[in-house]
Amino acid sequence: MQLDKVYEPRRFEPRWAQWWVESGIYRAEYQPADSDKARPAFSLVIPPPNVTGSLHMGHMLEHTEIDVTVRWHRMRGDTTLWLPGMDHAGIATQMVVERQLAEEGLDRRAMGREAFEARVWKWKAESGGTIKRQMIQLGASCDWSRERFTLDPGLSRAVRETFVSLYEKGLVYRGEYMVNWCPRCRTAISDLETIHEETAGHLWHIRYPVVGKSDQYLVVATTRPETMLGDTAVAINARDERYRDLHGRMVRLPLMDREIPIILDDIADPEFGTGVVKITPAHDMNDFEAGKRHNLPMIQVIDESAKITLAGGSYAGLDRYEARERVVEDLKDLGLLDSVENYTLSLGKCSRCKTPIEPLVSKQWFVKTKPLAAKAIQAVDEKRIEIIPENWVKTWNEWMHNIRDWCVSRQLWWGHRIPAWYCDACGETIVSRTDPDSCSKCSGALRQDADVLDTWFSSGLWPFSTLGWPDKTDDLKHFYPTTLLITGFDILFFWVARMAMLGIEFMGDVPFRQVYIHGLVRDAEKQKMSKTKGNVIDPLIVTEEYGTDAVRMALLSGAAPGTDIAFTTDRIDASRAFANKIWNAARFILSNPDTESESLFEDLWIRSRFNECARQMNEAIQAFRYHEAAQTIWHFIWDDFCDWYIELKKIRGNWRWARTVFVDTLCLLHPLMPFITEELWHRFVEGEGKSISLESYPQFNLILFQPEEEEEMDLLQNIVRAARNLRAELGLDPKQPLEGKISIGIDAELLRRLCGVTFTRGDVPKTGAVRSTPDFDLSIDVPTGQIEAQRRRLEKERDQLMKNIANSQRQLNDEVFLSKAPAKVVDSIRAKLAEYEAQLAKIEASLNG
RNA sequence: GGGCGCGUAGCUCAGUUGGUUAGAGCGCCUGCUUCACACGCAGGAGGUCCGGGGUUCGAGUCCCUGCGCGCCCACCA
Repeated sequence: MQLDKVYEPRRFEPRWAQWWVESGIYRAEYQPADSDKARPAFSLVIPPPNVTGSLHMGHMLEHTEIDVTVRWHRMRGDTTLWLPGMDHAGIATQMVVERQLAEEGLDRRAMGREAFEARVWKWKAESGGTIKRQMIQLGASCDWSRERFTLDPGLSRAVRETFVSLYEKGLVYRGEYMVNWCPRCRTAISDLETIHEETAGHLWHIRYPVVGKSDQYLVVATTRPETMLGDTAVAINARDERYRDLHGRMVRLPLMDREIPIILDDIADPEFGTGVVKITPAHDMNDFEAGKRHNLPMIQVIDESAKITLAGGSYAGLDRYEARERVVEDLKDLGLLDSVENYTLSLGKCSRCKTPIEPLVSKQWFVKTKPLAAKAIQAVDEKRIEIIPENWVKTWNEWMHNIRDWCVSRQLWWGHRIPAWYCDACGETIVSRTDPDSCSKCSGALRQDADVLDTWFSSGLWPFSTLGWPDKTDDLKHFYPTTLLITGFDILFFWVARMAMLGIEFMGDVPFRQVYIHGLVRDAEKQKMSKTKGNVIDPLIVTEEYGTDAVRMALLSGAAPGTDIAFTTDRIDASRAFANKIWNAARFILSNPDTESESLFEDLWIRSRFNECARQMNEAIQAFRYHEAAQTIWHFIWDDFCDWYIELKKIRGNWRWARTVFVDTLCLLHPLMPFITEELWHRFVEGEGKSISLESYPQFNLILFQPEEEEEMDLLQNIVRAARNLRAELGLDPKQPLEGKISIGIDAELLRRLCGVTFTRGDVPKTGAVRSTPDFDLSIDVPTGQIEAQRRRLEKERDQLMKNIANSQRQLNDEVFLSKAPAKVVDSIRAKLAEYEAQLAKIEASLNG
């Protein structure tokens, strides 16, 4: 079949993408562990993308790195499982659907829980396939027969089992604590879901009159004056001399006309502001703690929608920010506003909707994390979980050691309903694996907890819930612990940490042996890609334009561990050119007859180079050094194979060898560029239903190493380069045949074909167009008028050599160096010096001649 | 307030345990429509490895410090 001159990925990629899925060749089939045919297992679960989302460049990088590794393992003969799936993504998905409803003028509360859930499922059915289609298109070689969704019945059972079991162990509890409340989402969120942003604000200084001491005030500073409505104390530091006489007194809370105590507490920092702090136990995390220490009453003055409650007196019903203005106005009128200064504060916001968090006390479910974290810390310490790059271990430990209990209940409707029931009659709480009919204590009617679990609770079970847990399945036996996890640092705590804790707790073993943390894909200006900045690159669009392989290669070539990737179209251009290069190499090889003859030195040479390339590829992929793998194969194909080997084959046939090496090279490249390699492989290899992805991956083989041929090729290349360089320098017509002399014996015909100079062996003239190297001298016959450029070049070279010689001599005269440096280094300098001197002599002879 | 990372050619970045002439891609310059490929071929220019100090026979690489930039964590009113 005739191949096009330019590689058109669109003509081939969709077909292979589809076939890889339909043929089911990536299904992980294992033999019983005790059978002769049992192979080592390699398993990896996908970081499940949001079911209603679509792929972005970060996914593509992640999936490419995973796919390279997975394909490599598969080709090495491991029983390989890449388990795909999606996450229901509680808040994110619910928000999307709520927004849709809003556009239709609907509200979830009005339509009711069941109808709303049905609506989300409908949306999931519509959009849920997007990611899967995209992944398939990008060549992800996962096992779709094992695809999972966090809300599947099986996974829901795992969630319930985990929750109940944690409850029974006392690791899950319900209680009234201060939580991060998002007034817009109307739900509690975890610490991790709040982001802190530097925000311009004010520090209001307010006078609190001291009871029984007319005209004396305590001035408190606050960034949130509206919370004073709920103040139940002011605090001063016991060491603070200024307020010593006020110990035990009361102040009158302005606006509310309430007497509150002056307490002594370290919460007040004498160095900060006036050294006096107002205490609002119901609306500040610190104050909440202080309130508990001093048994202060807790007055909730802000409600779940961030409006002032009835307890806020005349301010009731106002939004918290309206209330703030009013409070400040009123204080001003009363002459109780001491001063206002500008102040930037770190304001906690909801990571989803950016609404400022309202700390509220509410009844929520928590996971007691300290005991779980301890085991996870230990696992990393003992390298049962290996985190790569290693510097993330520090971050891991830092977070794990300071972990706080995890608020897992969410006031949402989309998610796993908390398996807890309350009996209104007797107050009993029942947490159960199965839905109870009535109260086990008083047979009263039960009411299930209205809340759902944090999305990350179910994701935290992913490595084993997807394999069938809590049942004892064969999949679990074969694939747990999973071998590797490849993910981004942004979900290290959200997800990786939770999996580690829950995996160890419930499986008794780590969920993964290695975690590779990949970098971030940034835009050409190194900015983070984000929808709000509008600099996101849609993988589907670029792959459509350049081909999936080219984009994969572009990503991989920048994927050095521990670094982010600046994604530029230049890089993809280069990768596309690379794909085209391979395509044309294949085209050319195929256009030549598949004849065999005696193997020549270049055949042995290319095998030797290939062998070295294979060694490096294996090492690089093993170590997650994807950029190195990309560079290695790139260099081998373009420079060694195309520029030298094919050029030599043009001169003297034996295309059988070329075919063999090329097909093996396709195997080497396949994990990185699956489409073009699959397509081309089928042009060389017979067999319906076969796939290059099931071939074995080339390994280093000492037998193929050919030092002599490598040396000979080195010499040939140097001669050819020297001659070409000379021609270019002399400004000669590249096509003009030339004559020359060379000091060593070498295949003259080969040289003539490669550089257009017919060399005869013999004495090389000292002057004229001469090139000298330690290994050979050569000259080209040219009219004397054309060698001025050559002379300037020689002078430059001479200067460089003299500098090198001086350097080497200085070192060799240095006794300390001689005594301390390894003999290897000293010898190499001696050898170099000899070379420099010999060359210098030649050059000077030319110049003086 | 803690922690992590970055600063190497015009641009984007490699550089594994310190070893002697620091690499790649893109861009740039010169010459080639050579019968696989102009998404190509050949040749070339371009770097005081952010500044300063130190360890060492030897530092882009290790240590300290300064400057610039980025990120993460944290309940400082």
